[in-house]
Amino acid sequence: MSAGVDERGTEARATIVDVARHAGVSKSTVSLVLSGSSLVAESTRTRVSQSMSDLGYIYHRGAATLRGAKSRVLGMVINDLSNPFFVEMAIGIEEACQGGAFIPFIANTVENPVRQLQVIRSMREYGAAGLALSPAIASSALELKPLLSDMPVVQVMRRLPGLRASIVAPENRFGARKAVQHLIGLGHKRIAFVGGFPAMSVREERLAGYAEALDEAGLPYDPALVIEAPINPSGAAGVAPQLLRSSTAALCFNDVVAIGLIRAFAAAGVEAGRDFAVVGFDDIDEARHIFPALTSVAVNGRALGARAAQLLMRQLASGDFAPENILSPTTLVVRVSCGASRQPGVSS
Amino acid sequence: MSAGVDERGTEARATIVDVARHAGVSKSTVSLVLSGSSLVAESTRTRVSQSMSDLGYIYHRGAATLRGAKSRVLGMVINDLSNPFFVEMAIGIEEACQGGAFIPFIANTVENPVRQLQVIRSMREYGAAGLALSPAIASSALELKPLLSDMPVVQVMRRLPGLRASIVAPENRFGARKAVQHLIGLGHKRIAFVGGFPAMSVREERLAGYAEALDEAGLPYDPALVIEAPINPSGAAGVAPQLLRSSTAALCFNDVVAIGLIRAFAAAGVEAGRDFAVVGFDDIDEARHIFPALTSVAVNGRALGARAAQLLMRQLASGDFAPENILSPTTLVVRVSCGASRQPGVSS
DNA sequence: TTACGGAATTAGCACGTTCCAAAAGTCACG
DNA sequence: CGTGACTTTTGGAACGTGCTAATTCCGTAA
Repeated sequence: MSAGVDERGTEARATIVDVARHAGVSKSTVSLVLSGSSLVAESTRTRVSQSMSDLGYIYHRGAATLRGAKSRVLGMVINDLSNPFFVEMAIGIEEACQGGAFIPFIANTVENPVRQLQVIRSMREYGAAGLALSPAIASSALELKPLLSDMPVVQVMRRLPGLRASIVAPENRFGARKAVQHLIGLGHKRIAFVGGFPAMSVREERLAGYAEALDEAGLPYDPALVIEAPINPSGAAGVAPQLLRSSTAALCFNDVVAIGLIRAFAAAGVEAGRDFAVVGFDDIDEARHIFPALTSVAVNGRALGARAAQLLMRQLASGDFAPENILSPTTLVVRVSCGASRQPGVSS
Repeated sequence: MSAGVDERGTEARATIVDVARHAGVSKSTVSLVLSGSSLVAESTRTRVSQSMSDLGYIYHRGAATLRGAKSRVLGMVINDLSNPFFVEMAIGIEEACQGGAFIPFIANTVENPVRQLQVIRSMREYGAAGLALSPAIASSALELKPLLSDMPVVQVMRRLPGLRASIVAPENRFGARKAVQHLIGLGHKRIAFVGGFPAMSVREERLAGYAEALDEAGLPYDPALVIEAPINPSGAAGVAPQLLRSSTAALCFNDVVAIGLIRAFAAAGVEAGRDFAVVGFDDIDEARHIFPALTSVAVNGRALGARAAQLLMRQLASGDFAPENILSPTTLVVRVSCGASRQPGVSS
């Protein structure tokens, strides 16, 4: 009776009390119907349900969480949705949530720590039950820490040193080592590592694997071959000439860098796999399709995201938020860009 | 005094009252500080702020909206984040929100109407102020309608017939017409339209432009040349043989279909632009990079998203939710895949 | 008849915030 | 010292829901 105006107006949204009045019961009964309690008689349940749809009732979750009910929202804070790898990861998280009756909300921080702070704060303010976080590059664990207390947090893919939170990440070091071993096996002596900047956890791990493989093979670790560059196609293009001068092969920080590099090479008449060996990391969809097809260390972002979500949901169910570390396996997928079917170029 | 336990515990989150007590003021004053009111003395403001960070206070937006405050959350309901075009659109919305002090939350419906319903319901329950909606394919306006009353809703890209909500969309018909005119200008007589299914609004519009251009040129509209297919690479691959038999050129529903087609052709030894003319729609980033480079009707998803967000924020500011329609221009970007530099093949 | 027990329903407080009206404090002026 | 004007602070009633404990209803056994 208090709701039902058809055109837009100031008509307040129907509340549980309106529904109760409309159905001729108390608000407690309506609350029981909402929570699916078996206490309420079948006839009452249908009558109340009817009233709810008659009035266009919408549950007010703010009021509910206020009273102490648990929220079913998982926040996903992703650093860069324009990188297909992170999109895959987000989709993996979403898929896993569907099974567990959680609703994931995504926010894109665009690698901006300030925005990341805003976004996490918002998610907490709105009562998210847990967080899957892929931290922006220059994040400060100190700033984040107070925002993340008393809620389960899983860091996916990237890890932030000072943060006491679970980690779900690929075996970066192992994967990088395998990739460099492969290049060494093809006869390369001067192998570069391209992309990213110091203090990025993923880069450090991959770089460690790179160094390990060199060391195993008795090759020197030459800092001049470790080349920093922004994680985007033009960043890669910018260091292409330098690479050609200094080395015959490169392990790239990730596929975005590798693909940027292959394209920059192509524009200069250099063909990856024939004139220069390129290996990527992540194995995004495009790696399979680019010419020449990109050899890459496969991570399976979807599975990674799914594991993170499962861990989060398990922690929420048990109430035990003690940090756990999960390492997800990586495998080298050999295609064309590493020149596996050829010998490395003779020109030094 | 009630907060401050370091390890995880049952310690309740600090409330505005705790802060007030800690700072030696009333909760009303703290509330004023939170809202940035100029009423409160500078010295008091700093003292209260200090108490807030001392106690690790987190604003409880649920309680606030309960009392009647406006929410600053915009919901983005996106049908398919694995399509780069929609990712671009989402990023456009996000960018626009940053200027307007709104926080966008993304949800991915994976083209699943049931999930879409859940997601929209959740967003309403959590008090989203407005919605940017790119409806899933088989959405029902009837089911959606009651969920969307009394809140500004903008349909981006796609439109759902029965829905009374604003629309921000590209000039699909015009763009498709230009594309087909271009193909006709190159001498093609048998031009197919590939991808999507009936009842998809975007397809209907693009198909209308296709038909218009044929009609203008006096070419017959042959239903056998309008080929349905799922909007993904393998869907396109499935109809490639049929296309080769029936036509010499194709306008694809979008770039995802076009790229799938080009790859399927390549696998069969058919080169787009030389043996068969392919034109896409949307002009996603990959269109520029695939071989041969894809001729496509550019939409600029980022700008489209930005316009949608701006419209939404304007409506929220004014309180006037009357539906508006915004058409965003499209332009044909000619590259290689349409064979602009060659004549169409002589083989019928 | 009363007593009992289980099923179904309800009253009412609590949650953390905002907002209104009102109170208290401060200052200058006559 | 009283008055008025202005600045700053405060008490308390909402807001919509969940939960606990209490109440009613109904049928059956003593």
